[in-house]
Amino acid sequence: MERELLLLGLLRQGAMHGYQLNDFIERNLAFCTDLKKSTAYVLLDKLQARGWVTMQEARAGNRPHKRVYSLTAAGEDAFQRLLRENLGEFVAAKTGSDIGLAFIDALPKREALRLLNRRRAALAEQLTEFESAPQHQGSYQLLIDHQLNYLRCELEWLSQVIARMQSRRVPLRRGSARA
Amino acid sequence: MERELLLLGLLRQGAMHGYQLNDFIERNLAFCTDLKKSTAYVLLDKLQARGWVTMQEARAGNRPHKRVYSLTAAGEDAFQRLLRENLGEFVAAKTGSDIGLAFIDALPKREALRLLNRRRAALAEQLTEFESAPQHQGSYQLLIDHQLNYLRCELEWLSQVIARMQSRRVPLRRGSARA
DNA sequence: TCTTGAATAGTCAAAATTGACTAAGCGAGA
DNA sequence: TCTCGCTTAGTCAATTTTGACTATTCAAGA
Repeated sequence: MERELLLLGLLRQGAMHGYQLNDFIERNLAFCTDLKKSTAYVLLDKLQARGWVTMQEARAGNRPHKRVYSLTAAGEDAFQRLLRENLGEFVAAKTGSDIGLAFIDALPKREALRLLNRRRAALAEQLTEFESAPQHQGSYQLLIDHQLNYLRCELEWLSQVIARMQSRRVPLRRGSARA
Repeated sequence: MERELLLLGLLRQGAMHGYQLNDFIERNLAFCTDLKKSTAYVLLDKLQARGWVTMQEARAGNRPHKRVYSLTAAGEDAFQRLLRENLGEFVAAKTGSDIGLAFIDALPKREALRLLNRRRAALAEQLTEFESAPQHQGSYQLLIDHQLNYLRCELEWLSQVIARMQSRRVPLRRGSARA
């Protein structure tokens, strides 16, 4: 799911062929996803089958097949849906679960804020639940302490992001702020 | 790898049958691993094949097969090795990568400290690398900011854990601290 | 001109993982 | 005693993921 979102989000910024996609991910996003080349191709096939991307074989010079993928209108819809899903939930410590943050500019500020608030609520609930869980006997203390620390840090960070976003003037599209 | 460590670590505390293992994980460790029942059985088979655990069908009452797994000496060796590997490295934000923390008491304090220090060094290096990476253009700022926050929180937590562990008297086995 | 290595673009068999399914024993209440 | 639901214990076909492999083009240096 996060992987679909990632591919759609990248293609959204312009058509790309497989190599470019994979190369970009490897260079810039390896820290937050473990999507592999071969997995990416499988996913791209699946996205095509769903009509979310189209592919055409481009023959530049006399190179062999070079597959250029681009987002369809349906793909854009799917992207919008997946992005909202992703931003509105919180999944603890799973590689790739934060991919949505990369594409948050795709949303109107008001909605982004609403989703981040929902995410924060989900996170806060997980934290509360975890804090009030019966202390697992003896062992696992360090693990639990670690998880608590992680959840708390996430919560604080998210709160800061929300605050920052709220206090900043809405950047108006094509136009300067009125005085 | 973390999953093998998890199963070995659990069996180390006593022989268990499959259901108990899965139930325990689901109840107490779901927050830090996504090991599923069916995966666990496959893994248990593999651990058996390697001679790390043995299984015997116990027939309590006239229940059908109930497979009780227990750790072998080779399994204990493997556990010790895997635990050291796990504790001595840092893998960013991957479910289950912290499992070793649950079993840290299996190590002598001195060695636990050495490994945690190595882990901290690895983490610090990742952070430095990340901080000094060329600022990815424009987008992804939030994602990067998030990762930075995460790495910094981890580093601070780990440092605290190490400090705490260092300052505490070594709990002597069977005996009280000398005055 | 020949060679070598990097960039480009995938393919595929094998391995790992999952969700959905089966099935038996057992205790308690109707 | 019947049956209903919980506990116990897995199995397996289908899906997903991976690592290793293949190929072509092009630029630059020998």
